[in-house]
Amino acid sequence: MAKNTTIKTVFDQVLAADPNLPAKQKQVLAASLALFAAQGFANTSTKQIAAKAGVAEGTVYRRYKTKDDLLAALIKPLVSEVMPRLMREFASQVVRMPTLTRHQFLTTLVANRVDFLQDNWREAKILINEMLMREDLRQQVLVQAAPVIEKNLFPVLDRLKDAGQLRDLGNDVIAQLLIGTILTNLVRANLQGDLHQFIVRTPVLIDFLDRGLAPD
Amino acid sequence: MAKNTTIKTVFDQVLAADPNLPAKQKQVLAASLALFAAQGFANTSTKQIAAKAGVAEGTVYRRYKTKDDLLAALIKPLVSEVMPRLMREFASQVVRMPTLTRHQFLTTLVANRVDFLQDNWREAKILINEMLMREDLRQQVLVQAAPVIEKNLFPVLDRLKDAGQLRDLGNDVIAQLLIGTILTNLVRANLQGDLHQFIVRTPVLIDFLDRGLAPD
DNA sequence: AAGTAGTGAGTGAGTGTTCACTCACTTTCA
DNA sequence: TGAAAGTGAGTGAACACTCACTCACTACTT
Repeated sequence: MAKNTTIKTVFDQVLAADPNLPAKQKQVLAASLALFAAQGFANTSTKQIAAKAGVAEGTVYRRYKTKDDLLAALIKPLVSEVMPRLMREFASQVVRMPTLTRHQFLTTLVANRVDFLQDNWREAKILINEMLMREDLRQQVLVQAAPVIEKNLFPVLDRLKDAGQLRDLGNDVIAQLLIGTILTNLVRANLQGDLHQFIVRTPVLIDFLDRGLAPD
Repeated sequence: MAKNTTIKTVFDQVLAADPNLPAKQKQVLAASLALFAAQGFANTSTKQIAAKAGVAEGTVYRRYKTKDDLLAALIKPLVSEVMPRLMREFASQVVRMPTLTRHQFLTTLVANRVDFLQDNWREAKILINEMLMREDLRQQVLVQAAPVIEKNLFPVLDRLKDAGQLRDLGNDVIAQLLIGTILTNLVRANLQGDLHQFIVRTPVLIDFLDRGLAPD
């Protein structure tokens, strides 16, 4: 359970696997991710990016025509590579269990996702912020994220329903309730900076979901 | 239930009630709220604000030393005046009911807050965005919002607990679960721009909360 | 009542700075 | 040796913010 899969490390792996991208371009992307996560997209200048990447400002613009293009180039692999990989990790964990109870499922899900998001709160903020402000990015992310959830989470939900462990609600509704409950907890913990409370509270979360999703 | 209390109208009332603030300064605040809501704080220039307010750019800076000060001056009454007023509205609605069931409570809460947030999504985005990015603002908002929730929501929760309608969880935990479930639904609906699905889904939300919060 | 001084909101051209972005040029490497 | 990668001084636009000034209005003086 002590996973070291952070967005940053997985992102670095994805970059390293691309042979067509020169080293300095990878440094530009890595520096952008770090700076956007730390101070936000609008508050980061291309000069800062170049400095952090140890590269001239012109290098930033060789591959990406505008600063917006650079953001898009960051978010695309984040959604198309990083997120699916982490989702598959969870799915494979659950699939291995011979008999799956609702409680087992919830425990695995909450533990898995809470840890992950906790480690990647800064990067997740980029997504939240920019999705709120930019219609185009919002569409891009949603279109790419939807099939990932459908492929990895929905089959598990179906399996639970078949076993009589889950109420017969639409899979998208169940996903929303799960994600919402977990995400809210994370957001609250991060806004308050109150990590102790945060950890203590997870059994309560699981219990709440357990009751709310139990069949009649 | 067909409330016309939007943030904008309540905000205008609050401004109108302040006799010490000159008319043009009120125009500056109103224009800022509209522009920040439409395009975000970072993407709005003081020149745009002055133009929209029908005022010289210097006027913007007479009362507010920096653009950040202007944002703070906007958010302060939003949290200290507008939010409490809307909270009290809900509380008084519930208090009037002679016998309060969990289901009644949830129905009132969900209907009340869903309508309100739906009408004020654009303004709410300012808060979400800036709270994510700015530590100081985050603290300011949380410190002011907490007592409002404690005074208006917590007594109702206590009443429900006394009537054996609610599980014996911490009030803050219950509040988190309620707010989280409702907010997630709103966010999802707004991100997808899918209003029909959104309305159809509220009974499911109420049912989920009903089961999750029912005593043993 | 007429003149004078004081006050503070409002003005908008102006300031220095920073920004995203360009391009003529050099370096790297297949 | 040619093409791709990298460079960094340079550019115009846009930015947040300033300041010397006007003007309407009030209050005090004669």
